[in-house]
Amino acid sequence: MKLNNSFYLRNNVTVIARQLLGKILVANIEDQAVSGMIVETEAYSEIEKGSHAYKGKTKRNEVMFGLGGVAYVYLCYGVHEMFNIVTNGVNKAEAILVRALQPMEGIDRMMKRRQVNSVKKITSGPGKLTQALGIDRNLNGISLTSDKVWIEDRGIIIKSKGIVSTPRIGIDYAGKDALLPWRFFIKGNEWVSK
DNA sequence: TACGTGATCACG
DNA sequence: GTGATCACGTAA
Repeated sequence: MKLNNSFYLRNNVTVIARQLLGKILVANIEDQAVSGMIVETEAYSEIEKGSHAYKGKTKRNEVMFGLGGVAYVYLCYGVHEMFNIVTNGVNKAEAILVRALQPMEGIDRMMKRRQVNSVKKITSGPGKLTQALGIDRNLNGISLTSDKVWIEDRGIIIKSKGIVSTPRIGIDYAGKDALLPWRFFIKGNEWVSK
């Protein structure tokens, strides 16, 4: 079943980032739903330097400062769309970057969008999965209870022992906050980014 | 290991 | 207005 706002509005971004593992991200952008199981996430909060929200509200990050339960989508390195899930209440700027999925429905469609012939390459990274799902900045701020993008609980349980946490990727500029173990992934899953 | 790519932000 | 920087992916 589709997760509702009470899941996203809680005040603990790292707990939510762990709980998202094993949930199903579904996108229905061009009249065909495609989906994948979330296997890798990263938590970001305004209290640490790794986050876009650290220096306060700007045009780009303003949805992080709004109510949780919406998407934060931005362009990275001029090329890649990044999909994040905003959590917590108004003016508690937190978000979770979805870094990798295990493909479920619509694999043909996702391979076509990605223009690759290996299923391993379609959603095994944050820029890849948005391309596979058809997600871009037009969806910035969209509700995750909408009929375009949402997250489902299909009863898959990931035990605490099956979760690995490490420092986050690509945020060396954050100084000691780059060491926070706020990246989470399903141990041994083949689609975790490298 | 290098670099494309363009929005964004902190300057002025 | 301008320039440095960037929550990546790919080829090499």
